[in-house]
Amino acid sequence: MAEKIKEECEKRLLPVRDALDILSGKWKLPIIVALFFGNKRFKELEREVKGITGKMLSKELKDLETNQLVKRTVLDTSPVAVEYSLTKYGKSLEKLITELYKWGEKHRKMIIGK
Amino acid sequence: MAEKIKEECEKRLLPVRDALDILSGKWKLPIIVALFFGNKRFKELEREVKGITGKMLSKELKDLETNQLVKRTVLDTSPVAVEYSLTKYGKSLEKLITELYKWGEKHRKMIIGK
DNA sequence: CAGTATCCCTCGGGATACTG
DNA sequence: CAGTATCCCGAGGGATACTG
Repeated sequence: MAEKIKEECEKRLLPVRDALDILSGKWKLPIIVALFFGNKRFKELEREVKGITGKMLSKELKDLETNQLVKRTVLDTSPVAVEYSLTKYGKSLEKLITELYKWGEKHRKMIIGK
Repeated sequence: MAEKIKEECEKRLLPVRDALDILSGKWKLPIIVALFFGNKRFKELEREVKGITGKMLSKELKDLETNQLVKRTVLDTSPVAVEYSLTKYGKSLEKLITELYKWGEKHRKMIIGK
């Protein structure tokens, strides 16, 4: 029956690893959080996601687009404007992000409270 | 008022970054998930967290101990046995992990369903 | 068993300059 | 504005051998 537990454990680990793969890296979740506050242009994101470089932002947005979490829309203005928004699928991360936020806040308080 | 949104966004980002810092890397969450299935010895963890090396496991466990998510207990058997368990604080990650699991599962289904 | 010590190498990610 | 192209560095992490 130790075997049973081990199998259960491994089954449980798989989806967690899958999620981690998609959301890995320093910037993906912060970008997504920013987009929860509304659609944004490239430069806006660059300003609001503190510390990110243009190159990283560009690369991460591509990854997120590939995984269908983010949608890229080119507006036919002049000069060109590009708008990034969360897809419905991207928005399905809301609960996860809320939990991440809540836990991070708790942790912060604990550290400061020391 | 665009200012307001921007500030809100930045405030929201901080705790998320904090949480990400603690939980960063390839192995921390998988180790924690494994420990949710019960206290485990070093070798058990090494077997159950597929792909991890001894060195990484050792290092990550130390980090988790430092951040008070995991407790290390030396049992006075011979040869020595060491048991790792989640602290109450570590267990407070349960909801977050559940969301991660649920989302990962959904994502997996979507990919396969294509 | 429960680790530590070394060596090594990939790759995530930063800085800077440039383009349509 | 919305990116690309280069160059470069250090940390994260793997393989292997060794220790109390």
